[in-house]
Amino acid sequence: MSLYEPRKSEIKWQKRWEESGLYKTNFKDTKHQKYYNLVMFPYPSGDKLHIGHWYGYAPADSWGRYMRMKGFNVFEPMGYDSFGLPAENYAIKHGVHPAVSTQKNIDYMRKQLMAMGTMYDWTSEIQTSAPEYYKWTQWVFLQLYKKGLAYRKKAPVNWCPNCQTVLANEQVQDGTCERCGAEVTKKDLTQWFFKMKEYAEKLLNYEGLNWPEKTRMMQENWIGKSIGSEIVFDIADGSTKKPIGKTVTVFTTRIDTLFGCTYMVLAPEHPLTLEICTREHRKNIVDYIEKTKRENDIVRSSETREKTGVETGAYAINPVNGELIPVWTADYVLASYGTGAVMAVPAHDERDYAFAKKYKLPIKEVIIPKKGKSNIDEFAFTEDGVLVNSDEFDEMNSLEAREKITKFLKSKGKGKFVVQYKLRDWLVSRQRFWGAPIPIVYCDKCGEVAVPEKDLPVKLPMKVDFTPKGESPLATCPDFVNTTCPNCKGNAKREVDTMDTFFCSSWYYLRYPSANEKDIPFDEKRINKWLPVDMYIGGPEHACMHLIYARFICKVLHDLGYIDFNEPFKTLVHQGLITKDSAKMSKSKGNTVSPDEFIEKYGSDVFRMYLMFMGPYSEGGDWNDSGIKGIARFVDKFYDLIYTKSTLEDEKTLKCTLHKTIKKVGEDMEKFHFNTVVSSLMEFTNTAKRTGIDDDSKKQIVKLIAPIAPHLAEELWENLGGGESIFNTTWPEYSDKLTASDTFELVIQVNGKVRAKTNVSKDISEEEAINTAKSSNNVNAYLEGKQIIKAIYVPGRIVNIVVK
RNA sequence: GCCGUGGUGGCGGAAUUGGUAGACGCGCAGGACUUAAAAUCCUGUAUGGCUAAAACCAUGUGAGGGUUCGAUUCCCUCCCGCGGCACCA
Repeated sequence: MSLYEPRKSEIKWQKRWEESGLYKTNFKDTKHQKYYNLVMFPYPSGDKLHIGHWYGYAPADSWGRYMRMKGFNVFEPMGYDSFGLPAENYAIKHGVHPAVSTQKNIDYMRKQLMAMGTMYDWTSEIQTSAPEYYKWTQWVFLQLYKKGLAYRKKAPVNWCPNCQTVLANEQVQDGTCERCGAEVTKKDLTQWFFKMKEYAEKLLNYEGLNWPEKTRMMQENWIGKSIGSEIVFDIADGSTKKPIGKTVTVFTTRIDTLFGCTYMVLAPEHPLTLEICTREHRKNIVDYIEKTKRENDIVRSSETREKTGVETGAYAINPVNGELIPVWTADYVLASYGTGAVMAVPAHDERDYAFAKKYKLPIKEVIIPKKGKSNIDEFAFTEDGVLVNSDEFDEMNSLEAREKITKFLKSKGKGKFVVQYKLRDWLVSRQRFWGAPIPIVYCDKCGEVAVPEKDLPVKLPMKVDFTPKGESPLATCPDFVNTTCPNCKGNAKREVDTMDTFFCSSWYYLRYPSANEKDIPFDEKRINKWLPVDMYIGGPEHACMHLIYARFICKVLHDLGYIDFNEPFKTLVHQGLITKDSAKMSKSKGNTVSPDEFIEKYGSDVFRMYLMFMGPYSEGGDWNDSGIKGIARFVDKFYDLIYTKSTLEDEKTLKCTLHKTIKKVGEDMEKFHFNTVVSSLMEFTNTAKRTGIDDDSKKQIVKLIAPIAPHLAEELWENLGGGESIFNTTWPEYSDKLTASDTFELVIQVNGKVRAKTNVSKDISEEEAINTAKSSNNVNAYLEGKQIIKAIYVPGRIVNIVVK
């Protein structure tokens, strides 16, 4: 057996590919259709490439190679998301400057990526922490600023006490920091925001996108659209019960229950809470607001917690019937959603019901089920139904009543239809060092002034004490802070916060095709031709962070007229998770698998192929140390089959299997079912060992394995005298005639149970098939003494005889 | 609770539009080669029954029901795993 030497071959081909510039994209090529194949770029954290990187990148590269062989001009770039906490924390831990460690880590990571044998176009590499990149990140910021989509505001924001910085809503998961897992608290700070909320509706449109259902649902859930009404309540004085000239607006999706509203609740943070409360309740209210402030969101949003609240003493007037209802404050009402105030209808809302029971507030039934009965004494009835106790709206169903009541209030100026979203504006300021400075200065005379585009980049200074201290480290650097106003040339101070790194990565896919352009963020003509990204591959954990931000920024730049597409990623595929013993790999559990030792032993092709063999790509698989041996054996077998001389003994079987394999491999590649691609190639190899194989078939099958084992394929291709790189050849085509053989195995069932199998000609007629079936061995016994009711023939497959 | 997704041998997984369940691989068992081991090759491998061995028979895709000549696939009810959201009025 001729033994393949993977390491030797891999080094040889990687060198040749680089020297010949095989993977450098020709952007001016007009003969081939473009194909932008992109993977989510990594953080250079200083760790070695882990199995997740490999699983993300290697199969994605196989896809790119396949598309290249299918005749597309494939652009497959790579870069580094090099600003941000992973890089900064690494630097702090090792006591080096992030600029130094990041560069070192990138250089190391690049080497590792190259050793994977991927076809990245390294001439288009980007690093988000390089001034020539973040210059354009700042430019994008300025475009948003100029159009009023970036604003500065004091607001209660999420604060990670561990990372010592604020976080966007998307980066708080289950009340903890997305990066470090620490519990997030609230802080009142003046921060920069992007008006993402304005794009909520646009972000709900997925037209023309080929995205996983799951991801779309997660985003829709996150954006959280609900359609309802706003109602204006006049506030009445606690003792005189007369209007005091103030109003509270509430949002509800169930205006049909308005007649059942027996009290109102304001969020403790609501500005009117303190203002309207009566003297005897004031102390309670102040205490309650203070108590709320001390509690974090995890405690506050726990559903098992009993609801609490206090009376303000004031009343609200129900605009539909003039009823006076007490106004309470309670922390189960969120200040940040809707209007921060709700009308409480205990009979028809579970939360209000629990609260009303606890504080002995009245429960008034105004909706009854269409069928059956509700039991208001025991629990709330929350579904739609028919209105009762609602004056002229009685007997309407909920749907109709929502429309009618809103219109009625609208005519009195007391209400309107409204759409609410859970999505909030994107908080982009960070109190950390290792990020792109926000290009704004504050002038004593002119106030807030944008840095002119010609002065970009606002460079991140290097001589700074960058340890996190809760305020931006840049504030301690006078050379950076003190500047002159671009307007009046007077004294000014720079913004000292840096930008969320998710902002750096929200537009990077636009930069790749113009990575070498110095004077523009992107070559308009080129990106309008090369974008959107045709295939985007990465982990599902980015569904409600990076993938929302990237869509948002793309839509903004589209609306500002810079680009002519409004979605960044046409097709999205998530890689699954590779587990060990069915558990998530983690350093703390000590069940990680280090790729390096396996690559040393078996080579990167085998490693890649084993990852692809473990399961369907989007479902991942379970790693097994000895499983990879099967792939190594297969590679040896395959190499031997192609490398050694062979006599073709059974041409018919071989050709038929070959064409079936071409068909199957192509179909499965398109579905990202790489596991069955590998198994079909194994089946072919097993067959060809028996039948023998000719040189032409060898060439075809080597092409089929090329995307998933590129080095092996190049080696064999050269050996077969195939000429220039196999990746400049085209994908084989199959012939339908050859995929089918002349005979097939007819399965004979009696009452749906298999009783016999027999080989018959594929041209057999229905009658012949049924007759063959009836006269087959072992079938007779089941027909004897029975009455044949009918016989079903499925051409090419099966005969089922039904007897009684 | 809501949304999504999945449940198939000892293990990873395969199975077109409803048409032979368990492809391919791992592991395991037996054999060949070897002084021996590793590597490699060959044979077997869902479970149970009957066999000297096969043929053959029964059961079997989370559980129960339904539709159908025929269900891993379609429908209903339920259980469990995974991912996300979660007092959003």
